[in-house]
Amino acid sequence: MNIELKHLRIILAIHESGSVQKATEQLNMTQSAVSHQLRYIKDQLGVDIFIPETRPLKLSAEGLELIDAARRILPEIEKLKSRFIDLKSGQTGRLFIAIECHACFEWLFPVLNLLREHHSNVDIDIKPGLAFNAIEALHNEEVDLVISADPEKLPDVRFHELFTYEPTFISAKDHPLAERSYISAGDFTDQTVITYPVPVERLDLFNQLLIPQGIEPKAIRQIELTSVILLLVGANKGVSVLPDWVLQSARDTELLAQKKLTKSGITRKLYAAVRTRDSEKLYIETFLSLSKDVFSRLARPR
Amino acid sequence: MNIELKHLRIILAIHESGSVQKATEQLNMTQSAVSHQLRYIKDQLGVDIFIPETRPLKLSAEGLELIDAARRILPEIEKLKSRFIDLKSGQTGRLFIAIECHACFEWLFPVLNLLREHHSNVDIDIKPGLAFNAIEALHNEEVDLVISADPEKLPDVRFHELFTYEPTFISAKDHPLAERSYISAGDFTDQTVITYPVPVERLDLFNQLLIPQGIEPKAIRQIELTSVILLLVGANKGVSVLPDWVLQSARDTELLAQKKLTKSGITRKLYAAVRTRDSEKLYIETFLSLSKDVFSRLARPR
DNA sequence: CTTTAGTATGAATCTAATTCATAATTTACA
DNA sequence: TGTAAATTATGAATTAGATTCATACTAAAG
Repeated sequence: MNIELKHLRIILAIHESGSVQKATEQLNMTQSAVSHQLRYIKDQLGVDIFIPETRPLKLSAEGLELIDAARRILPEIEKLKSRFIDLKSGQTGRLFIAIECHACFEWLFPVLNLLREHHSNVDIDIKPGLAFNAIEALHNEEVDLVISADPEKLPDVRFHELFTYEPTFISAKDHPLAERSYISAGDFTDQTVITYPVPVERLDLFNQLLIPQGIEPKAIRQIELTSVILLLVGANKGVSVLPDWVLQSARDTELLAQKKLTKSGITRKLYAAVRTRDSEKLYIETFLSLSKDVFSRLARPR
Repeated sequence: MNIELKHLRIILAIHESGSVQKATEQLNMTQSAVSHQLRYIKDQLGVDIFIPETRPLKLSAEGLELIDAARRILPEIEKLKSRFIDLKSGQTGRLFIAIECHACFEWLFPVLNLLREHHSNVDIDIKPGLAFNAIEALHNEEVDLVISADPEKLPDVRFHELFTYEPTFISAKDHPLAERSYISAGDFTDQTVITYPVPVERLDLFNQLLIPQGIEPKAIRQIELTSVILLLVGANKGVSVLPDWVLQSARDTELLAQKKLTKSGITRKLYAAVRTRDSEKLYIETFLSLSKDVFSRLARPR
């Protein structure tokens, strides 16, 4: 026995319009095509859907059962269709984010809160534990967006530039290095460095400066919270390197000295990596513009 | 955008079996056909259902939405199918009955009560007010079964014989006609006849005897209840003609004389008329056999 | 009883699905 | 890091299915 959605639509149209003749317009079919289909439906179901020898056709008791079913099933299909129209356009969907950059929580949270206001139908979340192989997770569809400072040339992934920042050295104002006009790699050999608790190769200080020059600091101390790092540095328990915008937006920076790294300073860019085919989804675009907004507000010193 | 049940089945089978390859068996399709269909589905929906470049294929977030929909919709279709299998076989359905024979309530009620026990899924009811054009109502599907004593040769209707009965004259034992060995049409000219409240042409006495012979009784008095008719006849308020089995099953017949009509007696048959295509439905067959059972029990004098 | 509106049917045509053969990819395993 | 095995994709040919056209049929209306 074969029942198709088409059949339900035909029966429903005939019932609601009152005759095959009228249903043909609504269905965009010729009278003949409808008639052939009715014959097929009857053969499939094995019962008369219409009372024979009545004109216009009247549904039999069995036919009314079909109407009930059609009225349950067809709206589900329509719902599914409009769901996919929304998914495609980005009216709705899923935005799981992996962040390679630990400090980014600072601006990401407000961005996501704003994004939720704009797109209440999008499932927004940050997926932890993927920082290492974030781009692979993007490819696997474990996540839909990766915050990264290391763009790659990949066929299916597009890196959208978010903003530029400068990893900046900080120490206590009475620290010996606070006298310098800039800080070099060699200056770290006898320093305790306070960092976020992530592998060192993911920290700007290390991957941009120390590792290339083969230098290791005296000690590394890992701290989760930015405010605690600032506190410890201010108390001369060590030095640190943080993005300039973290320092600009933080309170209680009076005790700290800020210095650029190397004579010319280090410049880094943050990117949002998304799958190419998701690029023009509405909520992705909203995410990008909100990120720039929020960042520029954070970075503005108060 | 076009979504077919077939598509939902394909996506579901792939998801549940884990790969296109395995799904092919379950779907009875070749790998190639499935692959072509997947391409079509993707084009229709406008989004990737599977994560590209994975083998075996893995569903994308969008694909999982399809799975959800499939799990809601496909069981509805299956339910509809089995509903129609039941409807066709008569496991379930509707049995609306029209009765042309007023006395038939006597045995019909117990039959329907028994039938409800056997077929709890059948919607059983007696439709009043159709006695006149009952066969037309059968044709229109207003009712599904007609109790009739007048079989016709119709292409789409089958008359199943239920049982034979004899319309029998009754009077009070001290009534003058109680002396006769049988009653003739002419005997009614000076009698008050007590009948059910239906048009006279539908009464055996009239359509079998009086109308053919052009005879009218002195008076007609119409009474709804059989027991009241018996009471009035016993009290010599008139005479009546009732089916033999009504008299055999009735109490309080000691005051009554029963006589056959005409020298040889009149023999009538009751039929259950159903649409030919409903004939082999289970609950119709059960109705027929239950009717015969109940009748034979009623007709057996106590 | 004839007309008319509505439905059914058969053959031809057109459309869409499937198959077959084979290519292209990915994965697993040495 | 190749190489074989497994899996999916593709194009052309085939086949099955749906639709149209022309026309026959039938119930209902006048």
